[in-house]
Amino acid sequence: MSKQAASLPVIDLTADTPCCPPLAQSPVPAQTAAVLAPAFKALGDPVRLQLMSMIASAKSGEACVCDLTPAFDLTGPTISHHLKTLREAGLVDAERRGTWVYYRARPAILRQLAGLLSVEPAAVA
Amino acid sequence: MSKQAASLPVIDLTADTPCCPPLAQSPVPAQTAAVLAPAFKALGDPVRLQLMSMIASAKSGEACVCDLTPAFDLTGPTISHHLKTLREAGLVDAERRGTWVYYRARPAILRQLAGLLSVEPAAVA
DNA sequence: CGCCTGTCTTGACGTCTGTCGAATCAGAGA
DNA sequence: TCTCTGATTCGACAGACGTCAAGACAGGCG
Repeated sequence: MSKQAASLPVIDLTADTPCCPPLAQSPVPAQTAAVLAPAFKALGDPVRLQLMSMIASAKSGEACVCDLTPAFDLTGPTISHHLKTLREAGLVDAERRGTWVYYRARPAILRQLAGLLSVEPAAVA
Repeated sequence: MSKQAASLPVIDLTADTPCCPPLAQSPVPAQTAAVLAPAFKALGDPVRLQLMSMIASAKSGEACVCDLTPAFDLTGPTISHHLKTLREAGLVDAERRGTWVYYRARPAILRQLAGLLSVEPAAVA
């Protein structure tokens, strides 16, 4: 029985402020779940989880496809497909610079997900 | 996926101490990704994300299936299937007490996931 | 200009996932 | 004991997902 209004998601995943309290504090509304679940699903593949980590932990803040692909026993198109999935989930951002394409992480949505999973009340400060 | 390799001696998802540094700090090894990705995948469905939240935020620490099912427009077997998925991912624990079955969250693995996603606020200018 | 390197897109295939209806199992109560 | 309620399991189906091979596109260099 979701009494959520018919209006579309007002949840801004790019915001730096948490969109919602921790998952263990109050039940997430259906609308919020529908918005955040795809992000978790994008991280639900070992390859994408590693890709996300390699991009997010890159010292320069961005990672080249030419550097990501050889780290796996997968073909180029497959890696590209996974990167597209991460991009469509809003987890990373892509930019073509010359021959190579660079991927950069989006810390904001990562913070949203971490905040949702956090067990300790982070809002107390 | 039901055949979790019995050889994951290194990573203990039930431990309270973080198994690994944040995803944005250093690349996660393949083995760690293989162990944690199923947990993210389990949260990658809106219904399961809500179920997980309803269980984790229950005041008594546990939630009865009879209380979870009517919250969705889904049949009992479907809810049961999702709960099984959460259980096999190690996110919740089930216990039958009399007529009803109660589900309880496992904060440890939730902490693992949150720690992996955590981003230092200072990292953003 | 033409070739070469490097990446993305398309199409296809097998497998997994989400959902339901029907059947089965576990306890409680009369 | 028998029956009734509640939860899971089984069988089946449409749809989505992960993977690859082949082709198309963008940019650099001789």
